[in-house]
Amino acid sequence: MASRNTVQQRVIAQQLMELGNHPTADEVYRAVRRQLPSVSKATVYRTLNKLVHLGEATCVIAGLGAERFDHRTDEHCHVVCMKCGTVQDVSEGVFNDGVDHADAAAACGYEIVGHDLVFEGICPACQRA
Amino acid sequence: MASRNTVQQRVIAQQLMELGNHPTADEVYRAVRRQLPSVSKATVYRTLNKLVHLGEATCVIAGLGAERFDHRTDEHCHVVCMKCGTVQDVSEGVFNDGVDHADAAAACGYEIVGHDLVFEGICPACQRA
DNA sequence: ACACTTAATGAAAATGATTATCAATAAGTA
DNA sequence: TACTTATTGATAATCATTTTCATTAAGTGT
Repeated sequence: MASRNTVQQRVIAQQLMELGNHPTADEVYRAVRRQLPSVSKATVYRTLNKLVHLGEATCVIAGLGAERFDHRTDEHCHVVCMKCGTVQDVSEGVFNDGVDHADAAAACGYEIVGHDLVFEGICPACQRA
Repeated sequence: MASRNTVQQRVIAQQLMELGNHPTADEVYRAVRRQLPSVSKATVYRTLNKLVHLGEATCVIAGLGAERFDHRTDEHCHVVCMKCGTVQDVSEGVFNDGVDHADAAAACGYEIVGHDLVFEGICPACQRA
């Protein structure tokens, strides 16, 4: 009985999917609470981390405020707004060309398991304000 | 009298330089305390953030544990060890070729001010353990 | 359907990193 | 030397995340 299928985990995974836009754990928590009013924030953290470990989600390296989670697991890069911290996908695949794990491994001696390319910028909304 | 030249700020900037390897605020604090035993951790944070604002240092987007600071301000990328969190430079410039701010801006609508390319891996020491 | 084992949960406390507060100190100026 | 106020040190506050632990309920066998 290694693992159990619980309502909480199903709703959390589903909300991460539906929210789409790189929510923080707290944003997921608030969304889940609409369906499961008594859910605990600890459960949200536990489940989000579990999904990442299972490879069914990723966490976005953003460096501004709370950690953000991503339901996408394919390779793509992000833009972070330096003012409000929101994160968006940058879908165009071109940016990850030229990133070679073997080259990087040779250059630093680490065993490379992945990489993240994140742009820093100001989002349209914050440009106005 | 916009700004003052204090011993604390000089020693903190100097230690960030000397430590070299992307120290956390706490690591800088411990180094500075050897010369200035009564320095406050708040002062270390304040000064480190000031240096970043002035463009005399940068903070590395690492996503594992505490924030890390970098005395280098030129464009270069990093490797983070997923086990111990240490950060190293990946000096070879090739990895940042193909990263085009204008392309990214067009793709997402943000005003792009910079980018970070960070590899995730396992450092030599952790590979053995 | 019923009982049993234990993974998963909820609530709250604990931890860790960073920031805010505020009285005391000291850098730069007159 | 006196004065103004930026900066400091100490501490409390904040925020995100993890741990703890008693309680609940999922999956299993009967």
